[in-house]
Amino acid sequence: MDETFLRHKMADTEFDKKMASFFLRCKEQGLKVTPQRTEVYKALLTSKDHPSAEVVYGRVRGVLPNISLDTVNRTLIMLSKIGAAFIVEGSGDVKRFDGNLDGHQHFKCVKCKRIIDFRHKPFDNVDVPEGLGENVKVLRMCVYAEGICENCIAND
Amino acid sequence: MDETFLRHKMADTEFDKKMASFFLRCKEQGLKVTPQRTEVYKALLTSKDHPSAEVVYGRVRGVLPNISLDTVNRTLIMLSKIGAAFIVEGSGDVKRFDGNLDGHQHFKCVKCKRIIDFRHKPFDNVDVPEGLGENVKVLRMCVYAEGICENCIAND
DNA sequence: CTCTGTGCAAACACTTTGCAGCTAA
DNA sequence: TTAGCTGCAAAGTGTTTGCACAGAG
Repeated sequence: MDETFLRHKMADTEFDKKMASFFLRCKEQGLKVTPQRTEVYKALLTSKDHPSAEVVYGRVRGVLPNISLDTVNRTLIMLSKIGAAFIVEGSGDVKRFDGNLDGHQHFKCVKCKRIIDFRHKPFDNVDVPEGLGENVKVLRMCVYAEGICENCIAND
Repeated sequence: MDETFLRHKMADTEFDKKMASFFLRCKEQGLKVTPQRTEVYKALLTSKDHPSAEVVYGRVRGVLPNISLDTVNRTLIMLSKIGAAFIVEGSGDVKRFDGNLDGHQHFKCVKCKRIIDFRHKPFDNVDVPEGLGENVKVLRMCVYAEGICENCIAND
């Protein structure tokens, strides 16, 4: 099996901690912990390729062959609502999800749509500028880059 | 007619300059200057609401009743390709376009999808961090904010 | 005159919704 | 037990494509 899309194996304790905090978050919100939700979240946590719903669906079916794409979709959206994941910003393509909440930024290739993480600490917590926060409630500020990735430059 | 979506009228000379540079850009790329393209670009330039293709379509039909949505779509994408406009970044909704190339940032309401411009000069030209630019060609870097707008907070 | 652009229609991909049966708590 | 969740199917929405005709250069 090709596992190049998997994150470097995180320490088991770290993984367990994330799962536990997910269960807790569900309970707080009155959401049931179902095998489907557990597996979708697990799949997202162990993916480093910012998968679309379709891709998560493919992976989870390895464990739960009867899960439906709708459930995956609903679960991913639920995850972003409760703050356990978020939808990667981008210029109008299919939704891509990210379960990694640690500070990092995204570069997206406009040709192949590949998303590459990068990390520039000063971008981790960009301040909400004066004036904006007065009227609206800012939930997320991020720095986003787009362009052409090395593969696409090579295959040109 | 409700014109609240129109930008504060820009100086005619400024407008003419933008149209002229658009025509020039088309010619450079070997693209024909058609009435449809002219009107789509004009509509985008005078809109301040970051319209979707559908919305631009509605506005242009006031001038060219027979234009098709496809043409509007194709033209908007063409405009972003030649650098006369761009697709507003966001988390997986319909494409929204912006013809204003001057430095500014976007806040998007996750509930009503309204996009609000804001301006924080330090964000205008965020540097491409070391390491990222080495392998990929960065075309655009931007700072993006999302949250809940005042209307949606009020109507909660 | 030639070759690109346009309009139409159909295909497509992705999401969302309604509902009946199922299941975690 | 029961409120909430799932799977299925269908409808909806936005986008893309192929092709014949029209029109800009």
